[in-house]
Amino acid sequence: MFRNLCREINKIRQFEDTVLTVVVRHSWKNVRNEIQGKILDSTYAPGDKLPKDEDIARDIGCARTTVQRAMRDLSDSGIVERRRKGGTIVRADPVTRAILDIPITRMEVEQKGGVYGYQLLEMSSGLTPVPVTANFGLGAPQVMLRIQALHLANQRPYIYEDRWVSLQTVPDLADVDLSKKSANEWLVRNKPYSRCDLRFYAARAGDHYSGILGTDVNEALFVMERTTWIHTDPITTVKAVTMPGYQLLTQI
Amino acid sequence: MFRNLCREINKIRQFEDTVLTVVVRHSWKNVRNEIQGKILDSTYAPGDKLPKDEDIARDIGCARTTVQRAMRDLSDSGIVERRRKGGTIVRADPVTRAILDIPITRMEVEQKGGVYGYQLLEMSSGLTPVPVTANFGLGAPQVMLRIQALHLANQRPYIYEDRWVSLQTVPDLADVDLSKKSANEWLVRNKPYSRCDLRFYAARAGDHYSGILGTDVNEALFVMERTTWIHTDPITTVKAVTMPGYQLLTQI
DNA sequence: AAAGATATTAAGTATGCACATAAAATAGTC
DNA sequence: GACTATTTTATGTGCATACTTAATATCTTT
Repeated sequence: MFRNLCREINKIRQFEDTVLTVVVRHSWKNVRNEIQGKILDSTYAPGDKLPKDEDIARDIGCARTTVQRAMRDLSDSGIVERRRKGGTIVRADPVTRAILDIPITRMEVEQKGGVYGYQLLEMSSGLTPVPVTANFGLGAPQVMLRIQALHLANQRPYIYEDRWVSLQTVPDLADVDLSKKSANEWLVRNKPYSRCDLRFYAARAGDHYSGILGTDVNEALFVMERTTWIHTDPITTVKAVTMPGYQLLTQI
Repeated sequence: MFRNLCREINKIRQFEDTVLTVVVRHSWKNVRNEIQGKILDSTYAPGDKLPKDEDIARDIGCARTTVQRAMRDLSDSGIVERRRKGGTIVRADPVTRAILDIPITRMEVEQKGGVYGYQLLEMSSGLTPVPVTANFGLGAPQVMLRIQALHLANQRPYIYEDRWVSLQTVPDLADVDLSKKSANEWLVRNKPYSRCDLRFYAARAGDHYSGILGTDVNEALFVMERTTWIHTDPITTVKAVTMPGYQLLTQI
């Protein structure tokens, strides 16, 4: 008869909490939602100046710290802009700000329920060509390791990657067997970066990519380029050419 | 002789501050850099558990709040993962997390030093086709306003946009003259959204887009789709088809 | 051993307070 | 008037403290 009592008590606690939150407590999330609501319903329009934190805090009846926390969240989202002494204004030229999470390709395939495969196509060493040198922002070409490989999903090509790695920055990679495991994976697990540039565009498959991926020559392919550094030392730059139909989505 | 004295004093203050910051004060940014440094130099490897905030605070000699602030920053960047009672661990499956800012097209063109132009191609009203209905996650097609327009940079096509707007959610748009100014601009300034989905992919120009943009039929074009809601009400969905060579970059 | 209740723990939040900082406004000087 | 110095001010930060929350670990009960 008294089973699940604890669970019931917890439910009651949660209920009390909700009531308390509504009536008494002021969480920064509530404050943020309240302010955001006033922006959404045009009480404050783009370009408008919001009252200063202190006043908002007094109106609501919470600490200024709490308003500050809410405001920082809105500021991080690109909804408002804050400047010392200048106050807080609703962004006049709103941007669509999105957070993109690009996972390791293997994880991406497996998360979709596919079987992941990896195939090393070619490994060589040589001077970086102009686009690669430019990606790194280097003054002159350097000798780097070039790795061309194919990621497979359910035995079919998924992403072709063309990578250059600086063995000067990452000497350990020379000892890794890259015929089984992707350099992507090793690097991302063993060499955290401090800076990362991303670049997205579309490219016609052409003779080269169509041959590798087995697509029509005129197919349009989505390409992601990623370049990473540790401090100012170049780590790697990859051009990832995806299969037709590939889409990059933002997390909701 | 005593000109710029204030400026000099400020320099001295700044110097003192630097010294103080190094010797005494512990800003959360310093704490974050210190921890991040230990992750970058593999003192803590992916999957490792970090000491609890309290201990780190004691070791460094700062308040726990400061460590908390630093940790939240690392957590926001996707470098560590934090769980109540579970502690802080270095992300085992690191993702490349990037922040994308997509500005209003006019701003983008002008920022590049180009002359912006806008051309309304067609306006009509009708039931949303399947892909549009799906983008909004609606159960059934709705009557919405369709706007096809061209953004120009230096008198040449830059982006072709095919937009559907729910006049039910945004009735005011009916009163706006869309022949001069883009719906994009009006909406973004007057109708903030509470949710936004983004989708990027590549598409072959084909007969339709090549005709509008004046490109080769086999050209690969970069496409951005954006759908916005206010709470659960659909606002608009746009397919923005860009000119060949268009690239989307992350802010550094 | 399995299920459920309880305790413990580490992160998360709220607050008051003092002070730092950068930017704007004002005052001062030549 | 143009430049510079000073003051003002709204946001930003650091700290101590107390409390909340969600997750895990441990203990009980059957």
